[in-house]
Amino acid sequence: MSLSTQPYKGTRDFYPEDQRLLNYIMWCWTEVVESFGYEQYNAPMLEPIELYSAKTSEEIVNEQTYAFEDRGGRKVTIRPEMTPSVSRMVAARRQELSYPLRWYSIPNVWRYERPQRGRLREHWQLNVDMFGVAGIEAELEMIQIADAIMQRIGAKRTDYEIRINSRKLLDKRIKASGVKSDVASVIRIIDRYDKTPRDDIVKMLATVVDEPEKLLKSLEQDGPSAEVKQLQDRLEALGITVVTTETLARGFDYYTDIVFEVFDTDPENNRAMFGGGRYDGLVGAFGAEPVPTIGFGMGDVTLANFLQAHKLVPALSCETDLYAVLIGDVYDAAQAPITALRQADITVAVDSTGRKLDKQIKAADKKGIKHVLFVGEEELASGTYRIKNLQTGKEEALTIPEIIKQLG
RNA sequence: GUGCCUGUAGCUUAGCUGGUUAAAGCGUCGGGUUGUGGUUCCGAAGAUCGAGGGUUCAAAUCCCUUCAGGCACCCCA
Repeated sequence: MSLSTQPYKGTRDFYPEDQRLLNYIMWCWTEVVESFGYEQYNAPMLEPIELYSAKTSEEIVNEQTYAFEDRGGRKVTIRPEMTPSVSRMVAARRQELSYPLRWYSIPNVWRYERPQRGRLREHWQLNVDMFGVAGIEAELEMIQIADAIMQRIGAKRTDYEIRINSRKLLDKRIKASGVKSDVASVIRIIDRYDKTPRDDIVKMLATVVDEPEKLLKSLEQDGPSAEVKQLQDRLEALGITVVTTETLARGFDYYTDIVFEVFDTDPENNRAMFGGGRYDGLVGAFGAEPVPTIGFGMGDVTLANFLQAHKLVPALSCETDLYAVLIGDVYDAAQAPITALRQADITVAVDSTGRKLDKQIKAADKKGIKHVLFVGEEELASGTYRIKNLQTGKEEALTIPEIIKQLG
């Protein structure tokens, strides 16, 4: 019986062309968040299970984490998200850190789920968090960053929609309609408002609140809170359109106030791509003084889907500058000029197969390498090498210093 | 975790009312007289038909199980 070549369920192999796209996405993220002054941090991929027990959502911890016992009998979890870890880090140095903290990370996070489009068992997730700003300026910045990332990847404003709401307002309205059990279960139902028929929502709500009709009507008709309205106006002034959505909830229990979501407006891919919000209580949960916090996360899988749906995937080719085609038995002699090129920061791959020239050139072309350098007895003797641009077909004879000057 | 659909060479597919050596295009590799690609011509390699079991004289074609993928639910940083 032979081994399977398939990657483990819900995970991916990144072949060079796949890795290129991931690198592109990560590069877009990094560029944008660093332009806002965010600093990169990291944390272990394994955490004690208790870190998530209290703070994430029950379902995720119980059924959707990779959890196991280590050799010392400790219960550990592969991180399903980054927020608890970063909160722990901040809580640990609560006193010595100088606020506001602007931090980001791009961890690989894991959830034991049934895979489908836009949802695998692992993905790379940008996490952007700001600690120490209680005012609405924090919300403004977060949404600006989310918008800037969408712009950076080439999305048009009509390709996506930013929705905002307030958990506080939602809580208030829910409580006013007579909660039977807990607010969290009501929120989970409201979160489905967009993709479930209204009658079904009413039925589901009836089991958890006294007055489902009244609750829905207040959400549909009473409009946003003054705080949400102010946020909307100030974003508008920055050229960012946001839609107040009173039924927007988000799944996590730890959100305390403003939440937001970026929606794909493409009818083929109509879904929330990513989002975040304010979670002021999390750092305090570690016994430290509470720190006002806001953040969001976005995954590479949903973003890649978005890029494909909107035809925004850039042509990404091999990063190698030069492909050295060897003519005859010159492998050893060719090393000196090639090394000189490499020392000048020109990346060079050598065709060491000894096959015919046309095959060597074809290989370079297929890899997407722009230039081919011919190295044969004549070139080595004269010190001038023919270099050909495979895109234009132009070929010229140059010395090594000339090549360095041209490509460097 | 629940339900439905799908699974043939690296890729896209044909074959599927069961019947000799499973077919094609693309891709890969080689060649078209010893130093030049993206077009073309010729040739080769490459599939125990996702895997396991069953029915049958005979299964890629029927049945069961399992694995993987897709869609919906659940959930959603």
